[in-house]
Amino acid sequence: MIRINKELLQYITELRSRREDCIIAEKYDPGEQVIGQEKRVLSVHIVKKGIVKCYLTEDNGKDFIQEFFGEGEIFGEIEVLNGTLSFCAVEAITGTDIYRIPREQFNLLLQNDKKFNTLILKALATKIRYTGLRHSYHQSHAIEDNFLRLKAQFPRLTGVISKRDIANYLGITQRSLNRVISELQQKDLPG
Amino acid sequence: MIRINKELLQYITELRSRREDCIIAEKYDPGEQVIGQEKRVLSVHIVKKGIVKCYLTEDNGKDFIQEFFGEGEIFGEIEVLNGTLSFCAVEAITGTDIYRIPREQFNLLLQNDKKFNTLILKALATKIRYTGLRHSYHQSHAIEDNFLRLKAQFPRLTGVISKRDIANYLGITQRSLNRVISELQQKDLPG
DNA sequence: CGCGTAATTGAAAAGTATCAACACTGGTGG
DNA sequence: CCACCAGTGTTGATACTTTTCAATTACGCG
Repeated sequence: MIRINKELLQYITELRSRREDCIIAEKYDPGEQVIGQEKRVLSVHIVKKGIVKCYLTEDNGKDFIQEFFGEGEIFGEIEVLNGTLSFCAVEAITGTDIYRIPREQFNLLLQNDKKFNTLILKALATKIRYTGLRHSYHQSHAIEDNFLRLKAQFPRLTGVISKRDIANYLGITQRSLNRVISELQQKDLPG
Repeated sequence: MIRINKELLQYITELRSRREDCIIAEKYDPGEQVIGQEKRVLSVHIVKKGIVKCYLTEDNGKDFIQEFFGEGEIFGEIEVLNGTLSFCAVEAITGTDIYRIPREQFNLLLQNDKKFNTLILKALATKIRYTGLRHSYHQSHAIEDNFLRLKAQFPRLTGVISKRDIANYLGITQRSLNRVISELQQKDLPG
């Protein structure tokens, strides 16, 4: 669930070594916002190191976490491609290094660099596939299943991500998350 | 919620008038499957006319409908781009006309036709945005809100789409859907 | 008419949220 | 060194929502 894209990160790193001018490196502290919700997005961002969360605050005040992004994951590209305002906010969870590509450069790369173009197409396709599968699983399974699936994908989960974020990722309350966890412990320890 | 993409449809139509060999027209009857789940996908498909549903059968037997596609919407492109098996099945709801582009042709077009490339990038970005917003809204709102939102987006809803499909789209049971509908009628008629 | 599929409904059971109180932690300033 | 604070996590009781199950009705079509 903390997705990564090594191929893209490697290519971006190479690109940067050749053309330092068009890819900017930045650092963010935990809790710092990279992109705000409903803002104009002027750059595409790629995680070099660390973890960020991409989340959305609904009109009723509830937060929903779309995804956790790790190394090589890209964000802001949707908004740059379609010229829309950001529909998610993105915030650093750990200390995070980001590569930023201004949208003009991003568009030029898409036009002139076939490999880059392909990598972006694949990254978009992977995002759709991933979120589609996740959405479907969520709607069709109980909380316990969803939590177990999450833990299977990322065992260190509870060490890195706060309970609140886990609950918001699963679309449930913290109370429900806690109940499921303690029920699982009940099952495990005695058996 | 029945998404369309007129720009893409128009471009595909033009393409076909120039190069009839690489874009194949097909017809599907209601209920007929265009793509099966977990199958190899050898072509990209674009809806010329009609409505299809893109759905996923989970291991517990529950169906979840990812999207309804109308004119100009594309599917199968995720699998062709990433070389994965189909994660959704696609089935005609109405009688449907489809344009089919074999994957070799699709890849050539992506490489050699800048406008096509851009249209696909935008279509992918729109898909991500749309499904992300939907997923978030679903998780954060009550069934009634979700149903009303759906009806606002597509008022003819209940005439075209079966109750079972609506329930599967919303990720709820038919029983719950019926209760919400009758409760809404209770509210409307007396007031 | 008779069949199969889709839609409807009630009652009971299961699941989840809400609310409110309390515990733990690390950092800050007196 | 302690008191305090804010943020995070924990827990129980209760109310509400949704599913499950089963029975029944409505509809389209050969």
